[in-house]
Amino acid sequence: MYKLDKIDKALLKLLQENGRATISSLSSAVSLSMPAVSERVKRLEASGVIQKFTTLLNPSLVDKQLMALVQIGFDMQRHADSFVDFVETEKDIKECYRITGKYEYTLKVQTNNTGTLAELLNRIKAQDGVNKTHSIVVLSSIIDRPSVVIN
Amino acid sequence: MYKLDKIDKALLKLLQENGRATISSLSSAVSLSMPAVSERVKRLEASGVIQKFTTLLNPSLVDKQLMALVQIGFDMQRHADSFVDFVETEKDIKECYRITGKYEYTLKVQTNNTGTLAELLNRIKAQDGVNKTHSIVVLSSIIDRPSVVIN
DNA sequence: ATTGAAAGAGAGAGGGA
DNA sequence: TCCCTCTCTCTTTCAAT
Repeated sequence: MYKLDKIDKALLKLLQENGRATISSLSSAVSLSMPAVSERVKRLEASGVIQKFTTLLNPSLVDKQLMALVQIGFDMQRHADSFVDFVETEKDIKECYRITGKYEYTLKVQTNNTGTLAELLNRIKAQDGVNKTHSIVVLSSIIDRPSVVIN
Repeated sequence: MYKLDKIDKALLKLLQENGRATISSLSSAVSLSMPAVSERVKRLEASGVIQKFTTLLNPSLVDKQLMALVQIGFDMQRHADSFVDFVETEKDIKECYRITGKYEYTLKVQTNNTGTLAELLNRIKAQDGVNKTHSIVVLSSIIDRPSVVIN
């Protein structure tokens, strides 16, 4: 695990809050010169601590009003690779985790409406190895924050 | 819903891929002058289509190796407000959704280890209104992408 | 939406604790 | 190793069109 000092942690916190913070603003925030900050940010990227800089959109403003969680029973004896490939190609699937418990996978889906959800469920059920699904519709999002608080 | 033209969609796609893309690189990518691109990005921010620019970290490199999903049975007759406040203060809770089905809420938790998960579960169970919980441990993350593909 | 000038930010060299 | 200053270059912003 990459060793983070206080300044690295401060930079990561600032960059999580504003991914477009300029090097110069970061540099005054942590009281270091710009080249020093620039080097640190590059190192954090190169080491993989920073996965990527991105932009979060408001799903309901880009016509993705319906969120659902889909639990999937899967016969792990076979075909897991093709299922992974399938999940990658479905752009409305935002998260896919292999889980413990009664089901093998859980998906988080962000789609347009119940119609597009139904179509996606049909495609999921048509996958080799999928033997049952359980859909849970999200009524409202209480919190949704990708940020990580570093100890 | 905010009306997005082709250029807005192209800018959003580029900014999701690289949240620190410079105005000048965006401007050559969409063949528009820099002030025009700058104006568009500002409008997308002001209108809320862009929620925020952020930096995604690798959770396992910042000592958050354990992900779990916690489903919560909750007596909705009472105390939902204090539960929401509680969830906000727990920094290891990354997502909280009100859901349909047997449970009322589901949480996505990203924490250090089974010990910190157990402590968090104790705090959750101590909340007024919580009448049952069901924990699912995430064995592996197949995909996890916040990006939205715009139609 | 564009152009062009001024201001600001970033990259790299060289050197010091 | 980590940091600083200086300088040069690139980027961004603003005003006028």
